[in-house]
Amino acid sequence: MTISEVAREYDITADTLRYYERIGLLSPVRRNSSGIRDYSEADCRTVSFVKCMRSAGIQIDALTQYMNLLREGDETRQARKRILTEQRDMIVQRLSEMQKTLDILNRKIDGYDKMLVYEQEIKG
Amino acid sequence: MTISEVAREYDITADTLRYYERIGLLSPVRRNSSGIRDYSEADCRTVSFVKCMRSAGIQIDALTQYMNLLREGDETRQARKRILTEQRDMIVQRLSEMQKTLDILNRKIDGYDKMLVYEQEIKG
DNA sequence: CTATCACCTGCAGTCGACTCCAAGTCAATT
DNA sequence: AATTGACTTGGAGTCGACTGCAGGTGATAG
Repeated sequence: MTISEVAREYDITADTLRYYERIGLLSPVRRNSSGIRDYSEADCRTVSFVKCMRSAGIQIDALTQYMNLLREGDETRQARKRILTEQRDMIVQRLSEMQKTLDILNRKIDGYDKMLVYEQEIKG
Repeated sequence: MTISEVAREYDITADTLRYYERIGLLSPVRRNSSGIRDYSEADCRTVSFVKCMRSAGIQIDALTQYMNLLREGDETRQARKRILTEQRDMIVQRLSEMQKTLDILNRKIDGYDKMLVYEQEIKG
């Protein structure tokens, strides 16, 4: 797959894909004879994973560390698991903060609804 | 309340509180005779609201717009409600993305657990 | 054979959200 | 009277994460 195909498929710009590769978040992608990137299935799975993690706000730095460990092989399993666990815990934490914010927003919106209905009533 | 008291209370730096005021997210705070900020109860409630919204990732820009409308008075209720509703919807969306990411992370972590247990077994 | 188009590189610029600093003021302590 | 410490301002710097060039290459279409 070319970079633009991957970009379209995963809704990431080609610039961002190149950027990810440059900073070592994605491994160097195989090139064809004229130097053009040719993404493998495995590359695509990594892109998809990275996109998913980034969409949840996981930092590039943490993902890069994880990817580096993956490349280093089996003896880094514990370390990798620790990174994932830390990130998972952060997500759980942020989910609960967001849930709290959501509740407050919903209450405020309800309040506006009531005010606006009342406004209509005294007008009509 | 002084800026440092508010900072301590809400776990925001004084720099950030001044920054918020400078960009118009917080209204200008009353000063004492020597020009030092004296936060009212209402100021603190606003700080607390802003902190809560920011912790859920709501953009400063949206919050500033909301605060500006609040200052403009009652005839902006509809507009304010619209902003809150938009932000609420974004949070709902991001909650579901994060939940998806969380599921994937949990599955991966489970996988690591099993691998690591198996490793122990063949070693022992 | 030249023009178009998608790709390439290196690097600078942008954006959101702070964060830090220098230099100054003021009230309270030593 | 001098020092300390918390505050003030304006403005510059940082950080994470892209994003946007300029200038070049290489395959394909007209």
